[in-house]
Amino acid sequence: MFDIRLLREREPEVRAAMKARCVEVDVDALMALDGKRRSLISEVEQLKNERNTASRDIGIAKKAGQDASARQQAVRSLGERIKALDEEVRDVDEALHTGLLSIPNMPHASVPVGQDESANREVRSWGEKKSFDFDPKPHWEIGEALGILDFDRAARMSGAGFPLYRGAGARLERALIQFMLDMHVNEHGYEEVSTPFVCHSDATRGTGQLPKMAEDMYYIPADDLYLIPTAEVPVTNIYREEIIDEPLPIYLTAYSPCFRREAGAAGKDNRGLNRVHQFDKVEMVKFVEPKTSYEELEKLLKNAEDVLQRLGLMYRVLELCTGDLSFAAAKCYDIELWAPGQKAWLEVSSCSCFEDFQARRANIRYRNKKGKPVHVHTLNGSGVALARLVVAIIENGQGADGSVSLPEALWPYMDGCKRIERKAE
RNA sequence: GGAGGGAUGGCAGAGUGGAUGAAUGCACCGGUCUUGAAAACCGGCGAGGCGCAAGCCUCCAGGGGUUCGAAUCCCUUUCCCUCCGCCA
Repeated sequence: MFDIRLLREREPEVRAAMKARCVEVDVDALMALDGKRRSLISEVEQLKNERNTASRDIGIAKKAGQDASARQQAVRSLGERIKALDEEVRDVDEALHTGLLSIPNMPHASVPVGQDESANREVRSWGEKKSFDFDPKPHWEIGEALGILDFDRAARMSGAGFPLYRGAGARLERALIQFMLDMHVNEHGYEEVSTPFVCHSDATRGTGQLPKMAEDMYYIPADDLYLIPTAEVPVTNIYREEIIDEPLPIYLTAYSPCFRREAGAAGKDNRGLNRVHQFDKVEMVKFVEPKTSYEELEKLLKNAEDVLQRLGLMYRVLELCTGDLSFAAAKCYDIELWAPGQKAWLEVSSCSCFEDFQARRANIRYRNKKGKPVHVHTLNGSGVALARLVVAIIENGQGADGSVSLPEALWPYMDGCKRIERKAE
């Protein structure tokens, strides 16, 4: 959540930041609400103070056996005024809160300014585009021919965008999850968690998906539950409404399926596994002290890159510009894999620092050296997202005969299988 | 799903209409003592908001009500526990 104090104390900066993000924010209206809220509170608190004092006196008088009915009568009308004012405060509070919830985070000073993805800055790339002595095919052709992907049958039961993996395809999915979790736990120092895959709206608001992304989530009205669009939601909300008493930083990693309606994205880059309503992902989440959050972001990014390097897949790292930054992020790197069969880059990871934006919404704090409760900084990154990772493995590993060679790092996770080939007829 | 019982500070646990975040114990922090530690003793110790400040206001699971006044009485929601039923 946006901090109202930023607005009070650094109004010009806030206006500039929102302009850089290409977001319209009615700063004047919010400032007016803030002022009104404060003056109402002063007024009602003074009345409450009067009532408390009067009630105390009545109690003392009654104990002494005196009649206090006249004074009780007088205080009653005070109570009515308080009630009316309290309601007014609540209304203003709610309006202010709603307004603040809809303001995106302030971008970090290092974030390049720009309107859209064309202004994103390439930070580095790793590996080389693989060359083929034949015309490489897209994964949906290879996968269907191998019998490891079955889009038609999946669509019959669930509609388009829900993949069905079979045989070595299903095994590859499971192997990748295990491989990535093992790396993060054994080499990168994360604790593995396994979470609920549905969350209440308040949890979803905590990480910033609600209210803005409501249309992009699957919702179960009977139980007021959302299917998680990313493990970021349940994992970050583990410490919701808490003052964390464990030492920071805390590193958590989790596997989860992710559900996304992708409303408005129909027909766009959505062939095969490129953009699906359900995919698997291994996520990394950090809770850190504010002063360390940007070092932690770089480490997080490296952890995600490690996965891709181990798999020998060519990728590039982009630093998102102000206009392309997601709602809650202050800074964000995307990692894109090269998919030679489509001659396209596919986003498989997004590593973000939220500073205290999510922590403020979800009310996650720790005690600083002076013992005062302070909001933590939260970060998260995909480490990494499946479906598209599978796309890159298939398209990069394809041979002229339609088989797919697997990266060596996966062999132990595939029972020694090094290559997926057409089943003997 | 049915019946009953609960929810108080970091934890345990008093408090059932009248000053006050709220007895007590544990934990924690500071001090005395000690070569050092422990023990003992002394002191401190919840969160949020408004205010330049002094200070004031709010919070005893959430919401609503009764009252001059609610942790305490009433209604309601959520969660937990016990028993019964069902079940991977």
